[in-house]
Amino acid sequence: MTDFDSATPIYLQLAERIQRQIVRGDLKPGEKLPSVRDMGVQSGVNPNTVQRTYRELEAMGIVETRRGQGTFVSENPEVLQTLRESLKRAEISRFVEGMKAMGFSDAEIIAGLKDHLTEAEGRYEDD
Amino acid sequence: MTDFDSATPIYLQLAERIQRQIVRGDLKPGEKLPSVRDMGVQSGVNPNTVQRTYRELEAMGIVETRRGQGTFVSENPEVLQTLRESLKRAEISRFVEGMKAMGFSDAEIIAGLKDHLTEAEGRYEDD
Amino acid sequence: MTDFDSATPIYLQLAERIQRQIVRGDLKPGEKLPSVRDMGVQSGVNPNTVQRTYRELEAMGIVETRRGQGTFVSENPEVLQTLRESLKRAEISRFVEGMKAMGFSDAEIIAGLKDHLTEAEGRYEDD
Amino acid sequence: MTDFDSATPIYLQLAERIQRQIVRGDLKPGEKLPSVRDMGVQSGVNPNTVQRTYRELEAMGIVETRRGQGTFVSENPEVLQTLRESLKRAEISRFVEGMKAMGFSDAEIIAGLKDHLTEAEGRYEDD
DNA sequence: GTGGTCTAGACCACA
DNA sequence: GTGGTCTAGACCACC
Repeated sequence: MTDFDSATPIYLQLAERIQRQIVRGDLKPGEKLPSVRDMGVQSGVNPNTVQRTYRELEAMGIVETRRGQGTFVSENPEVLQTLRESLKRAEISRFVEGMKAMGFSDAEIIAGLKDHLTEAEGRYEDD
Repeated sequence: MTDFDSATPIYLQLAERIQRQIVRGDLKPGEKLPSVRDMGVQSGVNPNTVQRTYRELEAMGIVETRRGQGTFVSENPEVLQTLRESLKRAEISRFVEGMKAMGFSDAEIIAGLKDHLTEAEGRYEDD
Repeated sequence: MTDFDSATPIYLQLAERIQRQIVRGDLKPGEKLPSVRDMGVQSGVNPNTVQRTYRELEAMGIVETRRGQGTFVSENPEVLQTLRESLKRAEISRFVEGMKAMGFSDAEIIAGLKDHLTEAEGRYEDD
Repeated sequence: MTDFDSATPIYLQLAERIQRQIVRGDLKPGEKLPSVRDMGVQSGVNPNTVQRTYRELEAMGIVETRRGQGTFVSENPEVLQTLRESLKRAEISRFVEGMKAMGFSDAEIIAGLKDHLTEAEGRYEDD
């Protein structure tokens, strides 16, 4: 699950994965993350690297660490809302970039997306 | 660039990469692909694996191999058109799946996409 | 110059020392800091620890790092102004805390300070 | 708590610390100081160094040693009053020196101090 | 147990 | 050269 050959450092990959888990609801506000050691084992990564990830997430306000107790998902609902928006933008941005790189126009992207959603699950009302 | 840990086999990863290059225009109709040996070196992959990739692409009608000459991108415009459509669907499908997994609704996805395209590069006319 | 027994971690001690050098003007805006390796030797500290310091200073906006070139004092005058104010407060806060701990009242502190400044260098106009 | 790398000798550092404890009231007039051995253990310092400290404090009239009984804080109120003043001056002097070294003017120091005291605990009446 | 710091030494990317 | 990442392993502080 972790790409050691990627250009983006492992600690950021891990951070993003955790962010997704939070947005997805797999990690709920107030919930404890695995200890740096456990997460290290799970991810096949050095505990120091996990700690770097947790530190980064804490700097973003997404997570709070309590000495001797562990690292916990922030309970601030605003943070979660912001995170959700941020991930949405990131994902869309990545998608559009990829499509453009393959030569698809804005119109094709939108049309293709609508087709996909319509086929998959019935009606979709346009604005 | 190749993910050895991924669930999808390497030869299919390679195939998809080549398909993108074709759709993108990096590889033009009639153009010769690198030899299996060269492609193997470029991709850090075993030539046998490259061979398997080329065979797969040929079965899809996307490339043609000519004994003693090499492997060439098909010049059949229909094939290319189909490929383009196929990649578009695949990419959109992957994108939507990811967004849904993070809990985004159809409406959010469409709205977010439109916002992105509008912000990024001026006007966008809806259908 | 570095206190290895202090409760505050080395990387923060180093950060504070650098902040003082900047406020003092020993390090001017745009000036290059020593490389992490050099600073490590100078401070008798591991380069990784120096890097942690630089990273922290960068997160505070006090310093900018350019890959392959080095780490430089920010040229943003606002940042410097803020830093100056911040250090002033910190120093005063520490001083007052110490004085209070020794049982001195607000009045004694102010009066003592005024006496000191007056003795040392002539007149001082009160508001 | 003792800085072995400092320029000022350990026995003076210890002396100053004890002086603060007296001014703060942690050590009351007439109270017995720990034996040189105990103080050595507490401070992680050689008993001879503690001996030197006690001798110095006695020379300043701050403590009295009674053969076979131990070392006691002086009960002379004048001595304590002097000590208090002396520590106040020393602390202020150190503070001002530091602020000046960072380029702060007399006016800034006074104003900053008043701000701090006012913010921290309500009203403060000027002279 | 938990996280936090520090080191030594490796390898990479950028220039 | 520069900074950036990662590891392995140590020791500390808090609970």
